[in-house]
Amino acid sequence: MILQTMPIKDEFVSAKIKLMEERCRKNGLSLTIQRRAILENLSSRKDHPTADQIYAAIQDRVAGVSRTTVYRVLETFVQLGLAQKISNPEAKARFDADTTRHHHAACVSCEKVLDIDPSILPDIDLSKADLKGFQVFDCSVVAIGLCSDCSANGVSRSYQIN
Amino acid sequence: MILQTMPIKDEFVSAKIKLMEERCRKNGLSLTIQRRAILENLSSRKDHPTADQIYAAIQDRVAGVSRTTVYRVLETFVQLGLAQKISNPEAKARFDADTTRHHHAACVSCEKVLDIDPSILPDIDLSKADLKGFQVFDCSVVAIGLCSDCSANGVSRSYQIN
DNA sequence: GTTAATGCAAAGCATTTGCACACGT
DNA sequence: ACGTGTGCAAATGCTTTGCATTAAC
Repeated sequence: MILQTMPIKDEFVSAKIKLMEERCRKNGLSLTIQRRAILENLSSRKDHPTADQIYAAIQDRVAGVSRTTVYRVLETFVQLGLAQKISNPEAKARFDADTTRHHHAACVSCEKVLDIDPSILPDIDLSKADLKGFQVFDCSVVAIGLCSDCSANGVSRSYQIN
Repeated sequence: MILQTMPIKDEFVSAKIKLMEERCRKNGLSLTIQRRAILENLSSRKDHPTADQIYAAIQDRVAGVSRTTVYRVLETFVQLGLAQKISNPEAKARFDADTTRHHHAACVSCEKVLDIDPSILPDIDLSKADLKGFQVFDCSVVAIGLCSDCSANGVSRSYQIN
C-alpha cells in the first residue's frame, strides 16, 4: 500500500479554502473538487500565475480537468473576492489570491511578476483625490523593468529612455 | 473642387512628429506615411487607444493600411521611446503617446482608461526602495473602478469587496 | 430531482509571422 | 540600387461560448 505524503497546507491556504466554502454556500454555488484544487494551487504560490499555468499545475491532481474550467473558476473567484486579476503589461491575465492592496513589479524580459513590499511605497490615498466622479475600487502600482535574474544574465533595456 | 478643412495640429502633436523624424533618421528608419499617420493619431487623442482603434481611425487617411502595420509601427514607437504600452486589466495592449510618468484609471464596465492628474498622487520614489535587484524603468499607478458615466448609468460593482 | 458545473469542440479576438512586392533614401 | 517597410494571408496564443453530460445539493 502506497502512503502519499500529504503536504501541510499553510494558514493562508486553509483560510482561503474556508472563505471559499463560506462564500460559495452564501451564493448557492457548488463546492467542486476543481474549485478546491484551483484555489489551493493559486493561494499556495507567489508567482501570480496565468490561467494556463494553474491548469498545468493541477492536471495530476484533478485528472481530466479542462482549461475552460480553470478560466471559469478563476473568473468566479474574482467575482467572489477570493482572487484578483492583476494589471500587467502583457496581454495575458494573471491572478493573485492575495486580494489586499499591494504592488507588483513586472520584468520586461522574462515576464515574471513579483510582489513589491508595500512598506517601501508611500500610501496611496485616493479618497481625497478629485477623480471627476471615478469610483476607485482598488489601485496598485505596477513597476516595469528588469528582474535581478535577467540583469545578471546580461539582458539590458532594449528601448529608448525618454 | 472640394476644400478639406485641415485641422490645426497642436504643439504636442507636431513636437512628437518632429521627434519621430529625428529618431527615425538617427536609427536609419524610413519616414513612411503610415508612421506619420499613426503617430499623429495616437498623439492627438487622450483615450489610450488599442492598436485596433488606431487602425480604424486612420483608414480614411491612409487607404489600404493594414492592421499588421499598425501593430508593427506601434511596437517601433515603443522601442524609440515615442510611445508607451500601458498596464491595464484587460487582455489588450493600449498605447499612450505621453511617455512621462503618469497614472491611469481603468473602468471595469466600459473599459475606458483615463489619465489621473499626477498632482493628486504622492511621488512614488522607488530609488531608495529595496527591490532585491529589480531595475525599475518606469512605474505607474493603475486604479480600477467605475467611471462617472457608468456610475451615472446605474452600473455598480459586480464583485465582492474584500 | 433540480440546478449548477464541467468537458469538449469550436469560435472569437488580439497579435505575430513569413513572404512577395513597394517604397524611402 | 539597396535596405527597410508594408500588405496579405495564415498561424498562433489567450480566452469565451454553446451544448450535452455529469456532479453537487
